Amino acid sequence: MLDIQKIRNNPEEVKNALKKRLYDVDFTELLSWDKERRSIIAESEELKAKRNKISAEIPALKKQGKDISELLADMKNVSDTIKKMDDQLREIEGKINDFLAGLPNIPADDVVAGGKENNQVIRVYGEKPEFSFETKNHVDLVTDLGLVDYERGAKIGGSGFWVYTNDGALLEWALLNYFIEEHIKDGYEFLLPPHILTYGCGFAAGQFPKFTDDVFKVETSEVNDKMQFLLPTAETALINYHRDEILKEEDLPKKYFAYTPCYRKEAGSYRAEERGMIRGHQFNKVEMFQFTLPEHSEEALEELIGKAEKLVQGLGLHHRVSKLAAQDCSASMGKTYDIEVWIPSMNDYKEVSSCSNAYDYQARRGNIRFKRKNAKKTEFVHTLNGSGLATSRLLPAIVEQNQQEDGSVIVPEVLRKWIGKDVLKPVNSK
RNA sequence: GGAGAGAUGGUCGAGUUGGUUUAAGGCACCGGUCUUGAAAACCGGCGUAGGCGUAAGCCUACCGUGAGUUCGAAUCUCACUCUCUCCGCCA
Repeated sequence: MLDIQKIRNNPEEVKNALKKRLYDVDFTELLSWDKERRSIIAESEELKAKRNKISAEIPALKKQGKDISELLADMKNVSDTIKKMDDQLREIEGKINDFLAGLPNIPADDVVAGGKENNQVIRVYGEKPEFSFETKNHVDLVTDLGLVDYERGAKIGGSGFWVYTNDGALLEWALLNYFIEEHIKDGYEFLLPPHILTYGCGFAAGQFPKFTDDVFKVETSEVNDKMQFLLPTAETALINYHRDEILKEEDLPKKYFAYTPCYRKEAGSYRAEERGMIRGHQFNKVEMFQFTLPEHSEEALEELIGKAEKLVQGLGLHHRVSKLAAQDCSASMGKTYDIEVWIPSMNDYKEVSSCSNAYDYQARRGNIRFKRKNAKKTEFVHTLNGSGLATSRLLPAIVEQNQQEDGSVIVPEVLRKWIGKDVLKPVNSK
């Protein structure tokens, strides 16, 4: 949510900033509603003050035995007028809120305009591995190694699901353990939130009302604002952890991480080249989240992306880090870095982490504030989130980048203590 | 699923025959006096949001949420949400 006062005072500035997202917006209607809203408030509050004053005098008049029937009839009219004005006010505030709720965040100054094509690669780690033999893609590798069962996954969950089996399950779980261990070391608090969330969580995160069709709804209520859904990312839960709270300055920053599966419909996004685990309806992710003071959110974003990079580096995977162009950032975010790992068979890099600064955009939607010591006013916190990391593309990257001529795969060293093996060998012969 | 109890400002808690309670009071917290320092004591401050105003300030709303009755609602009516206790069922 953007600040209505900022739009009121600098409409052109906000308009221009949003153009970076290729988003052309007209504030004339909004500003006229805003003006009307304030005039209604002024008028209705004046009447309310009158009502309060006279209502307080009525007991005394009654005691004196005066005839107040005319006064009461008069006040009845005043009350009716107030009611009408408050209805008008509610309607216009509804329009204002709907308009504001539909606007995306303002991109940071150093974020370039345009879409994906303008993303800038800012760091590259390692090199594309060279193979002197015929390589396999990850679907064949994990099948041959007995790590994943796609057919039975589809049988029991439908298209877009798979089952991690044996060493595959251990490998998946080892990744999660590795991430958890690192975040604990860095002093982040570990949370395991519910996987089913209320509509309000989706709104505060900035995913609703626009993207209600992208999540799996749970059949609890037909009413939209009571709707519950399976979380598409733990971010949706974590942003709401402190919803409607006023935090103390000295408690910030708050640093959390959570493990949850992520459930996404991904309707219509299936592409033939994205076979295997690249895009499923359910994947595992550890999510980092911070609530910070406004003046510290820039450095917090660097901390998050630094932590995520360190995790990928620990696995020894070739990857690159990009700063996203305005249009490629999700609506709530003002600045986003992506980490993509190299998937040899696809000849492409695939996202394993996305770290973003929402500035005060989500905090406004979730009403998450803080108060400085000795300050009168509250301020909105800044919120940041980052995957640390999502596993579904790591496993393909690991098996493809670490494959050997005999079809075996070398286990990254940091994971070995949980798997008990240095090398995974084919178990299924074709 | 059944029965009962409850929801008031950071916390505890008064207020429920509707109108001098404009949400009392205690605790916690902050500032000050006193003290070598601390404690105690005393004094003062101490919710959120919105509107008007250059400002001091004035006004309005909020007692779980939403509607209703009334000149006037924390207080009365209805619906809903959540929490707690007990019973039943269940992986």
